[in-house]
Amino acid sequence: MSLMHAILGFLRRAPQTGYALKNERFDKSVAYFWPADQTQIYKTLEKLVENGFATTEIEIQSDRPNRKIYSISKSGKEELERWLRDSTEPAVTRDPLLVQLFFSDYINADDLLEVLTKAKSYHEKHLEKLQAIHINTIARCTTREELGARLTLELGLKSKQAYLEWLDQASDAVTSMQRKHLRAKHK
Amino acid sequence: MSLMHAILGFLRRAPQTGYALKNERFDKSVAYFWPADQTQIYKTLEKLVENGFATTEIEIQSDRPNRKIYSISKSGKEELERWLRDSTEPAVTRDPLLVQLFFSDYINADDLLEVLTKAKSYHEKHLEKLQAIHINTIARCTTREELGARLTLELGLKSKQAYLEWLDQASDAVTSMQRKHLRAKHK
DNA sequence: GAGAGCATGTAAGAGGTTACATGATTCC
DNA sequence: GGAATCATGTAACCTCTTACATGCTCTC
Repeated sequence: MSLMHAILGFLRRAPQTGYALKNERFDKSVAYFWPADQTQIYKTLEKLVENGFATTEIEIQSDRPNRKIYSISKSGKEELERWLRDSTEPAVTRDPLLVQLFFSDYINADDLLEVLTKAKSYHEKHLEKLQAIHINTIARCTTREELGARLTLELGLKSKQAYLEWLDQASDAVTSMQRKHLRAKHK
Repeated sequence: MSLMHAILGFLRRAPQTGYALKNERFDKSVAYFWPADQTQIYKTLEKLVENGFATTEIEIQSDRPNRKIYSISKSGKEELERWLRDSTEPAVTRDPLLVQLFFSDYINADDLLEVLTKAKSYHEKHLEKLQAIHINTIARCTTREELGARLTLELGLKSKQAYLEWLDQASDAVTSMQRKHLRAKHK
């Protein structure tokens, strides 16, 4: 289970709270290939403590809510390293747009083109975000830690670019088939 | 919920059983972008009947188990078309390999290279499968139905190729950083 | 005789999402 | 005065996976 190991990875970097894991770690990096929900993170942290992979201590704060700071344990480090070396869990993608496209013969071509256009603008915005992060990341990349972050980001960029190219191809293919059918009708 | 709509799509093509949906429809096409489990399909079919989107009748067979044949209803067709036009649900990808890579500074470079090599051979096999299907699909593509199938497959091909290129880049980057560190040590 | 194919289903659990509640502080 | 930030958590729900059970037929 990768969420568990992603959390172990972040705890290995530094002890921290569930809140920080969600807002400063997941949402700002791995969310692109492993989105995680707040509830899910808190639940998994409890499980890590149950399994002895992490420990927790409460920090009492006067002006803010108390915090539970989680730290990785020795067996947690072992488990993380084992998983990093051994795991061959396959990737899972679920893309509703492809389902729409697969059955798109039940709507007319113009409606389909609109669906594709909307998808394009959504993915373009996402690409811009990734590019912005990339500019700040690529410059200095001297450590293994930075390399890992850079490479995962670069797959994101590459996939996004491929997806956008494909969206254009798809729109073109739909348009040209539409023309063909119109010509056939007018004969 | 896309599984529901994917099933509606297949039922719209032809009335059929849960068994056929799993083995002849999902596993042979949309599984690449929307994998579906047998249990999940049976459950969703029941839900479709509850919601009035599908009807079912039992076909009694003497030599084989009886079959429940599901058909799409009028309101099911309407719901399918509405969803095909309106849905903007985002894609979700979860890729454990990227989590491994992101935290790969906790294992040594050689172990990481092995992880990347294994991933490469896995994705190469998958690409070959997709290419084999593509050859049989692309030749005749004259209807909207065939176009949808072809385009979804082509995204699969394109993404897979991008992924494989990236895997090579990643291996190269890891190797060259490894060399740099070795040189630094020997000084 | 073993295994694959046909066909349905139950039970249990893991993984993930949505909505809500609390309550102080800081910033606009 | 209202929104955002900090910080944790519960409850309910949806989605998905794993393991198992049944029982007949056909092929190797």
